[in-house]
Order: sequence, then structure tokens, then C-alpha cells
Amino acid sequence: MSLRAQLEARVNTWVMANYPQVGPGPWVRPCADARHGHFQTHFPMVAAKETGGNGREIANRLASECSPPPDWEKPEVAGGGFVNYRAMPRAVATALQELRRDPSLGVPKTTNPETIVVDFSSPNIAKSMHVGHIRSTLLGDTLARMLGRLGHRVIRINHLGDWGTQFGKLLLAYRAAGRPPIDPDHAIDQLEEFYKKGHQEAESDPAKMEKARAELAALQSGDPERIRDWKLFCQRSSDHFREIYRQLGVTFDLEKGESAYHEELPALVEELLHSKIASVSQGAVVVANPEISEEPFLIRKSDGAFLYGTTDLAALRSRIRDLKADRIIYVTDGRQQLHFRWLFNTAEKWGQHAELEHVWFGTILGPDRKPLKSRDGTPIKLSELLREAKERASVILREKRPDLSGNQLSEKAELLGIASLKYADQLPGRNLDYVFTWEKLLAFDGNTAPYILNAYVRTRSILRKACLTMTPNHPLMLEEPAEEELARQLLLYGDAVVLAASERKPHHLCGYLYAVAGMYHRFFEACPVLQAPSTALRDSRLTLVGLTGDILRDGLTLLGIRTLEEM
RNA sequence: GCGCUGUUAGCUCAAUUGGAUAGAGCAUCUGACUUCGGAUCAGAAGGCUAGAGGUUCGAGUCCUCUACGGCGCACCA
Repeated sequence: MSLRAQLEARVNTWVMANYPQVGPGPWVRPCADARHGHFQTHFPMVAAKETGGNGREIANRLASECSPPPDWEKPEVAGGGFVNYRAMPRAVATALQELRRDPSLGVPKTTNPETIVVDFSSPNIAKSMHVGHIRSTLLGDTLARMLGRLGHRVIRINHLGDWGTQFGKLLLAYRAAGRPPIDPDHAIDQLEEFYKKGHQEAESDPAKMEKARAELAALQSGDPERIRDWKLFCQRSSDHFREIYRQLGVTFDLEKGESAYHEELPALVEELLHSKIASVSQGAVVVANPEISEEPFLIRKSDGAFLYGTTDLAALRSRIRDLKADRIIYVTDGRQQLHFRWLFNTAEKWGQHAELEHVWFGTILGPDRKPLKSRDGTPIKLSELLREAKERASVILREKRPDLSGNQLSEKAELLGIASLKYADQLPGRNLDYVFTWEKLLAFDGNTAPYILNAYVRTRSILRKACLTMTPNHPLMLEEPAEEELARQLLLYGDAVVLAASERKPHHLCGYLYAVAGMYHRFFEACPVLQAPSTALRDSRLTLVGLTGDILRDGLTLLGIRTLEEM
């Protein structure tokens, strides 16, 4: 149990015995300012407000009646009712040795495991992935990793856009060109060209627009030739996606596109009509709810076609019925908030029971502060972004490590480039918009992946020099402030992961790891390890160094970032 | 018009959800190396948290109003 949890348990016991009406907390948190202590509770002030007592008096009672765990200093009362606690180095050392024996490094298992579907990334067939896809892909991947780590059963789903109206225009131009073979190496570029051509023609010529609609209708009614073309498009797109995901190290349990639900849509709409959840309005089928918005939720167009909301309803049902999901987390752009409110509200009326969450993130903007869009504008392709990331990393590597051979260099450059990109994207709070710049996404100084990786590499280097391949397990002696501070920080790891996972905000974990790396660098300056004054202290510090490395690696892994042994 | 969401140091962002003297990075300035890997560390400087009220022991955080942005509001996804 972490230091905080030990103290929390005691404080909570006292609270439940004396102020059961105030609530269970948690009441203990780390002090924002180290001068006050290591941990604090402000419970007395809350209790005073709710019961009409005096905060200072309650704090005095709490401090005298509720003793902290063994090897802690006597609590101190401060302000209008703070109680401050300080663990003595021996208590820190004991807790850290416990952490050393815990394969999960202090990350607790949930007491309520759920089956959780995480729906993320969701690129469109016949289009290349661009910067607009990166946040969903990385955020979804990290959430899946963290929730899995906490003991949930996670199902990662890529809900591919493989059935939209864009296929009418694409088929139009592709067939007009005589259905040429698609070159696997430039498949996406070719397909985008066809789409662009079809789109332009259809927009400018009503007759062509009509033909595009007919193409779509033919595809959706199962015309064999069109189905064959469509399957080819999907195949080639899938190859493209797979390569991007390989580089990013992102995987899915299920790649199931919109087309998979096509056949059940007519019955679904009928069912909603029949149960009076939906109604006909202006020839279309809609779900109305003035509490959500004036305009209704459209599930069938007046021409009989279905919309993505219809497909989402079918997918949602399938995940609950077939995959037994207790919870579905959708990771998308914040502009879809209204859509998901409608979707969740409709699903609830329809009797689909699961916890439904829309985890949304801000838009990536262009230099003009307008969202990068795929139709107009010139979005940066993900493949290009990844290539640039590697390129920038290799420029820096060549300078720092002229000794490396070409192969070693490009391998490290790839890892470092991707790591920087992933970290930079996850560092800002997720509901902020941000303006895309190469400099920001591929920075190597300050609060970045290379900074944290550098700390990790230094831990590995010291272990190597001590002829160790893993963290040793020696008694800990925390003498210097720098090592004691680092030790206490390591004990907060579990809390950091729980916070990031439960808020669905990976940037909390970034902040934690950055603090660990900073404290380690300071420890590194202040405390010789291999040349420590005594063997016992050397052993203790080797253990601390090893644990620091273990936690940095573990945390980076949760963020989807690979580590390396030297850089 | 309605709804969602922002506004914190010159710039980019934090702040454990109402807790103590609001913290980092970048940029600027000053120091520390024949190093357990300097992709580092120590220090300086930088703030009326957009503005005005309110709630209370206590507000960047909550409520109201105002100003200025961004996004979304029926047959695209």
C-alpha cells in the first residue's frame, strides 16, 4: 500500500467514526507546497462547514486521536483546519521496498472490472490518414492501455468509414477511367485523385451528381462489380492504415466498419418507429427531444438512405448484445458532442443499457487557426508527419552520436521521433484546440519524450555499469533530500495512473513522469551511486535507480511510448 | 438566436475538481563539465488568473452579468 493509501485508511476510519455524515473522501492528498509536509487533509474545514463546528478544533481532535502509520512524525495543525503529515525516511523506505516486490508497481486493480469497448481512430476508406486522426488514435490507444492495466477487459475497435456517400463519387470517376488497376505503392494517392475528380464533376454537373447517386445505390444494393471495386478500395486502404499503425505501435481487437451494419438498418429504423421513439417528419425519420436541441436526430433521410447516426445505433447495439460491453467509450473530436448526446439519449430510450461516454478532444488547427479539413485545405498526411519526425530525430542523433552506424542510427531515430510526437500530442489537456506546428509536435527540449527517455537511459546505464540486468532488492537508506524526494515521488505512481485513467486524461500521467524524470536528474547530480560512500548506500541507490527506471518505462508504455537502453 | 467550449508569465501549457505563497517548458540573462551519458543541473527575471459583481473560513476552479475567440445546430461523416 502506498504511503498515501496507508494514511488515507487511518484518516478515513476516524472520519467514519466521528463524522459519518460528511462522506468518504478521499481526504488525504500530497501537499502542493513541500514546506507544509508530505501529505495534508483539509477535512476539518469541510466538516466544520457541514456540522457547524470549528475547523481548528476538529483538526486538533483529528491530530491527537488519529495516529498516522508507524514511523511517521506527529501531525501538525495549521491554518483554519489543515492537518499536515510527514513520513519519516524509514517509512518511505519500507513502502518503497514493498513497491519493489509489486509487479504492478503500485498500480491497483479495480474492484469493479468491466468490459469496456474503446472506439477510436476510425479513418475513412480511400483517404489517407492525416493529422486530424492522430489524437483519436493516440488517446484511444492510451486509454485502452490504462484501463486494461487497471484490470478491465478492454475491446479496442476501429470503426472504419467504409460505407459513406463518398463512394458514389469515387466509383463514378474510377469507372469512367475504365477501372484501372490500383498500384499498391500509391494506392491511396490514386484513390484520392479519383475521389477528387468525381467530387468536382458531381458538384459542377447535376447529371454527374445523379450518376454518382446511382453508383452508390448500385453498390449498396450489392452489384457484384461495384462490390468488387469497393472491396479493392478497402483492401488497399487497409494496407495503408496497417503501415501507419505499425509505426505507431497501435493495435485493434476488432476492425469493423460501417458496412458491417448496413443490412440491419432498415429493421432498426422500423423498430424505432414502431416503438414510437422515432417519427416521420418531412419525409424523413427522426428522433425528437427538445431538451437536446430544436432540430431532431435524423436516422433515415427522405430518400430512404441511412445516416451515420443510424449506423452508430446499430454498432452500439451490437457491442452491448454481442460483445457484452458494460461501457462504451467513443474517442472523437469535440465537434461531435451534439451527435453523441443524441446517440446516447436515443440508445437509452431504445433500452440499450451500458455506460456511454464521449471522450472528446480539441481540434487540430492550421496556421490560419481554422480546423485542418480533408476536403479543402491541405492537411498534413500522417505518413509525412511520421517521416518528418524520424528525419528530425536523426539530425539530432547524428550530431550527438557520430559513432553510430547507419542502421543503429535510423532505428533510434525512428523510436525517438515517434516518441516525441506521441508525447507532444498527449501532453496538453485533451479538450484544448491546438495549432499544428512541426516545432511543437517534434520538440526535443524541455517537457518532452527525449527528456524522460534520457532519464530512463541514465538509469539503465548505471545498472549496466553495476553488472545488473534488473532492479536489485536491497534495503533502502534515504539520507540525502534528493533521494528521499525521489523515493516519495515513486510511491505516487499508482495514484497518477488511476487519476489519468479515471479522468480519461493521459496528460496527468505525462506530468507525473516529467516530475519523476526531473527528480531523478537532480538525484543524479547530488548522489553518487557507483561511488557511494558505503556499500550499503550504493546498494540502496542502485535499487532506487532501478525502480525509477521501472516506473518510467512502465508509464511511458502506458502512453504507448517505447523505451531504449541507450540513446 | 440556442447549445457546447475557451480566455492563466512575452509564447505554449499545468494547477490532484473548492484548499495554504498559482507552477513548468520555450525564449531572455547568470553560473556548473577532461561527466555513474551535458538531450543535464543550479539560479535570476517574468502574474490584479479577460473584466465586474456574488457565494464562504478560503475562488484560477462554483453562480450571475459583460467583453473577445473557437465549434456545433435535418437529410455529409
